[in-house]
Amino acid sequence: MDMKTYARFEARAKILKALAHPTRLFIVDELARGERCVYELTGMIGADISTVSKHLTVLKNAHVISDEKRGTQVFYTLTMPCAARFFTCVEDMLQTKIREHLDLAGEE
Amino acid sequence: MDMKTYARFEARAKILKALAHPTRLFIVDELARGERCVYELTGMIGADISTVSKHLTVLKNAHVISDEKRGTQVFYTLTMPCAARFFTCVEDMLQTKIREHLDLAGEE
DNA sequence: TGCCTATTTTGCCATATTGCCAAATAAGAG
DNA sequence: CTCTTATTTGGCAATATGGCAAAATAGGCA
Repeated sequence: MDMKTYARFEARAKILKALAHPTRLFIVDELARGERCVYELTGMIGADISTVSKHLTVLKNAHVISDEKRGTQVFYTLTMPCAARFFTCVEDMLQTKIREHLDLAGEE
Repeated sequence: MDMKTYARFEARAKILKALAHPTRLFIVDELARGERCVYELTGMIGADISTVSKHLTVLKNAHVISDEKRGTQVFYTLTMPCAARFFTCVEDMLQTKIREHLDLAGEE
């Protein structure tokens, strides 16, 4: 695999890695409905606010979301309008997985 | 976030986590063209065969690929036909990212 | 059986991630 | 300037990940 090819897959992997956490997927799903501030998201998630803030930083670094400070609050929005369609894809994959492994219990 | 909701996002996250590595994305991309054995993939990737085998195990555990032993070789195939469409989604996200951050250098 | 080949597993180590707490920072109100 | 609210940062412990190399396993063949 040459450097250029590797770089291409690495760029994709970075986005996926940023999304590959239940809490961060929840955040993206929630932001798909509109902007939210850290405080609101924390209430919905039920973790420490510093933990939520760190997850938001991960998503921001991957340019999946962006922040805007208004007064004392920081509002986050999705920067990728295709995120909704993306979720449909992931759901499709999950459905495939479920269909093909109905006989297997919900392992790992 | 209630347990059921968490479980839903966790299931999605597991698939994304399995995919979130350059080498594993390369494998999925390659398998989209047809089945391949470990030896073939190792040659293309240029890493230790044990490393490639581990990546394949990760993808197999996430049910993204499946294996079939024929003779001394193990052939891997994509179990998720929607993987191609999935990649289109990721590419869309990348394009969005590139468009929205043309002014930023290729940071982090 | 014994040898060869293909693959997987295991051990080890370095590095990264996660989540909580506490401390630090930022902005508005008084 | 001080108090309060909102958020970020630093530190730390537990856990997970990635990669190489050595050992183990499995199949085919003489």
